[in-house]
Amino acid sequence: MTVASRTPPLAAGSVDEAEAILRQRGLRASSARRLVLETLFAAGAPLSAERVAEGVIGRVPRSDLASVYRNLERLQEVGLVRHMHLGHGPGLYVLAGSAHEYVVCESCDAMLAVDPAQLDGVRAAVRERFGYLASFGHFPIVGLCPECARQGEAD
Amino acid sequence: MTVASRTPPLAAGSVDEAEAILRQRGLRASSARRLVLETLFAAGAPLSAERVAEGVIGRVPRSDLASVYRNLERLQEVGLVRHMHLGHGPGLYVLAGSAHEYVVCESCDAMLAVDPAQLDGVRAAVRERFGYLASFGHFPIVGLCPECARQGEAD
DNA sequence: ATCCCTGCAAAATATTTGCACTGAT
DNA sequence: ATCAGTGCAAATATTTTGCAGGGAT
Repeated sequence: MTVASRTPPLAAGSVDEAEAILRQRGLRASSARRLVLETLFAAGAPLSAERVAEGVIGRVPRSDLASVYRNLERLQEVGLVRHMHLGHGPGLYVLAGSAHEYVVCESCDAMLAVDPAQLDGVRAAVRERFGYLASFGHFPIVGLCPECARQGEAD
Repeated sequence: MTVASRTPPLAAGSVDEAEAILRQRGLRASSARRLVLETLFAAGAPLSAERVAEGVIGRVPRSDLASVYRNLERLQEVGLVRHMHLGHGPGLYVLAGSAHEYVVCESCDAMLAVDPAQLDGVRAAVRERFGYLASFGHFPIVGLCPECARQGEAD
């Protein structure tokens, strides 16, 4: 349980669809839970628990952080949500429907959210050498972006 | 400053060598600092700040955690030390002389500490597609190890 | 009516900072 | 003598847990 979650991703197309899935599992569709889902759907990008608690822009009722964490945890167990670490700072949560993987620059923090297919070549190289089936959705690929690499050559 | 350190690595072969480098930069070779270096040299593997504070086995004087963090920070600025995140939990610190990069299994946590050269093929694949010069010393490559992947096939 | 989930408070974990004193140079 | 570094305490950041009451089923 140290590195990532092992729950298979479960892509939901809407908040209602997500709630139907929750009910199927005997979980409840509470308003706090719905707010978390609405915020994640509205953002469409990784958010910290703190930002999730702030809710959708224009939405007033900032929800309790502890409940947000508990909900994010449940949603991860179900497979509707996953989280990642793109650098230091708080973990970031996204809907599991977002299959993006990440490449970030260690110098300027430039970040690429790429389609999994674009990393198939990289995955093949990892698989060939180590037999591992790699994914870069939890920890990104870290490196120097082309611009920073060029600057680094001037040493 | 979000992802990793930009300080070029500076490999020292011994505590004395490391201290000579520190003095060259006007930094001091205090006993607390020496204990940090001795512990990292003795371990030869990534350690949490907590474990560094406990010191070399058999060594009694457990040092102050705040000072350990401050020393690890200074040593990173100089380039003698770097840190990484192999999963959740505290950051892990190693001597910069250890060039190992990491591949970990997200299911069983099996970890491979590999020689940078072994990842050149992977790096080439990243470079070809994105132009990034990747390294896996700060965040590991995460994936399913061969055994866990085989089990996963049975679905 | 059941019991999952909530909000609030407090704890736990990881790391950083302030401050007066000490020790390396 | 100077000033970087120390130990201790307190603050900060992130996440987790306990508990009593409330809402979804």
